Amino acid sequence: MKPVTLKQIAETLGISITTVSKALKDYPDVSKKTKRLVKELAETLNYKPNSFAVTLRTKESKTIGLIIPEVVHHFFSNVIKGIIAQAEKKGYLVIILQSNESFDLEKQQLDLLLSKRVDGILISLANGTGDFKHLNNLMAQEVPLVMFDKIAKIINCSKVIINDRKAAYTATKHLIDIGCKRIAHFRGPLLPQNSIDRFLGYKQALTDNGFAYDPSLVYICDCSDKSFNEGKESAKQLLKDHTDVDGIFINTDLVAIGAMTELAAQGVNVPNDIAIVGFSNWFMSSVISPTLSTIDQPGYKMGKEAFKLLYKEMKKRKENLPVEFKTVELPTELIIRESTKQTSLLKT
Amino acid sequence: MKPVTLKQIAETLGISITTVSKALKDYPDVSKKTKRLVKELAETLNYKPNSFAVTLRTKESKTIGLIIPEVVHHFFSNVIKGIIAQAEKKGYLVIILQSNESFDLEKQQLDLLLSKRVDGILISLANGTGDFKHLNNLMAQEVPLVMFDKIAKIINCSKVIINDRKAAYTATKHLIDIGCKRIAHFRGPLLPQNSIDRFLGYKQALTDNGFAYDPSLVYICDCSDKSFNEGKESAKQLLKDHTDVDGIFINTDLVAIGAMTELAAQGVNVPNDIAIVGFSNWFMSSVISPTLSTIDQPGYKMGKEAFKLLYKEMKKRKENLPVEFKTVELPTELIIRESTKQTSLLKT
DNA sequence: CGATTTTCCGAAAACGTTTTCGATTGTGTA
DNA sequence: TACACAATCGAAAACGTTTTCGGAAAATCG
Repeated sequence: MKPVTLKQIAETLGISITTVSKALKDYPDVSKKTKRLVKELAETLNYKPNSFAVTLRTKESKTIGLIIPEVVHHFFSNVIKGIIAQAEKKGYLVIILQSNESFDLEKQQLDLLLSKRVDGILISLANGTGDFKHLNNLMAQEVPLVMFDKIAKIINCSKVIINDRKAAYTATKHLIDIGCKRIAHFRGPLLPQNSIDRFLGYKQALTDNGFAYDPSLVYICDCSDKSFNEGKESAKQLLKDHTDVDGIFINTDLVAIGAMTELAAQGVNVPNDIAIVGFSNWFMSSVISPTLSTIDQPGYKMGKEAFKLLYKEMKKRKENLPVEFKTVELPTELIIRESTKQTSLLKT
Repeated sequence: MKPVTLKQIAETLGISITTVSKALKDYPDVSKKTKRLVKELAETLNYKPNSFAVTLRTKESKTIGLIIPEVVHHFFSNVIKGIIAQAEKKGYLVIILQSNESFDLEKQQLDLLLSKRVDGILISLANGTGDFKHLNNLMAQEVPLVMFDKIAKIINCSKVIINDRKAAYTATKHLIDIGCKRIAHFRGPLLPQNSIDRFLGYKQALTDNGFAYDPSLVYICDCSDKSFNEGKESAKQLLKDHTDVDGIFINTDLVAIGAMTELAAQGVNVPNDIAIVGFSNWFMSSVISPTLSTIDQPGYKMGKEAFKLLYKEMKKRKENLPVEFKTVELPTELIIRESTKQTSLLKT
């Protein structure tokens, strides 16, 4: 039951391996007749070239690696889908590794991919990733690399991102526009740039519109598996700390949903008492009650775009052309739903 | 910037390639001293064996393929997570392909994996998969294969499943137990065994408990991307067709949530007017209002189990031992939430 | 000291391709 | 007839490993 090889075809046809190989790839220096013969036999024997031998020879594995913090995640699974779809179109396969937001795992997995000799790497950084030696290492080895969503600005490579700061600004501004006077923020962990940027956007929207920034209104959530519970906890704490908050911009939909659950439990009405805007536009945000206003983050498109960038880079490298790094910024969109549609008229 | 090879190490150390190779793998017939020398140099040079050369030689790619109908899916993404976690533990990488529920894509992707010479294949069938020639083909080539969740009973290979029929029975019985007298069913598409089994479980629970099975109470949903809307549509139709339905067992949580949305819009109270049980225990089922009773389907565990089975089979095949196929059935659990907790007392 | 064993090393084949380059045949032309 | 030229093929090297097998050197023993 061994797979059939060029050699076998060559022997049964009484010709050389070389000719068989060339016939299959339509080289001009083999006659029509032998081509036909070879192709027919290959077909009936169901010949498939041994991809490892091919790779060994050609140095192209037609495989890329993807390191992602978390697979079970509405946004990231959309990114994955986009990547696989685009990769398949170009004849590439993708190996997926999950870093679980762990820096150590991330480094280890990068090593793994390197030793598997993938043609390129797509990565979204773990929250825990603080230094970037491993990435610089990659760049030094000239491995095509593109980062998406959770990136390191410091690394010089192609990236695809959204403008977290601007999006957060828009979200916060929306709360201001509907009349909120005291707006809290549940932010993400300290490390990834995204949390920082969203926080900065929040802050700037405040100051740009004549509100004082009040650190006591900012709560930190890990945004891990337990996001939902963190949202509940933070909401609980917020209600203890403050009585005058009437709007919250929350780092992630899942946390927002946790918060809304707690608010509902305590008899606080969303949006009339407190209006809420989340971030990411998870599907469930459109089906809970009240439906959640949020920022739509185009995961599928981001995946596609990331692969496209990587593909271009791989091509350039193959042809030994100079590669220039590009950062593409995908547009986001504010989705207004019930959690910011106050049934009472706008407050003055 | 070419990767370093055994040859280079051998040359700079003035010894043979053979010895270097053996030193790195701790063969007994190389001296402590040379081993140390080689290992040190390999370390500083950051030597990584060329995995394609290794595979070509050893016939082991340490890579498996995974074909899954849909990546953006709570259950399936949990399965994926389970698979990669377990695979990584055993030193295997996994290539993920998405069939998009399409039979043709599924066949094509199977071919792709075969030509990539993966060591084994994990698959959950597309809804569109009607005949199984492609799978029989695999079996004939003795490629280790295990199917999970959406399987073909006819194919003789290892499987990991849940007992859809039993679970559906439990769900329906629960509706009966809380006093529902006329129970509808929103079933999945006609093809995958799961929908059929869930339907059969529903039917049997009915007849076992003295209810007549009424085909007009069964609605079909595709359970595709648009599941949510299908749920809404089916609910709308149901309300038109029947006025006496007081319970629905629904093939999937997402459809159930769509249905609940429509019911709420029409002023039908869940659970008091109509009680609902879903299937799968998507995360969002626990955060919507009312929270949805459902059957918990252990995705992560299923992924782990599937890989374990595959691993065993790959091992046996490698050692040329006979492989026996196993079907492991994972337990499910009925999760009772608000959608079946009637605030009025049990009906008589 | 010779014989035997142990220790250490390397040559070479093999895995299945791709590709270069030269060889052979046949055809047409001067 | 001699020559150029096109058409068709194949030998061989190379990609980077692993592993078998035999040989040389060193150590042990009688």
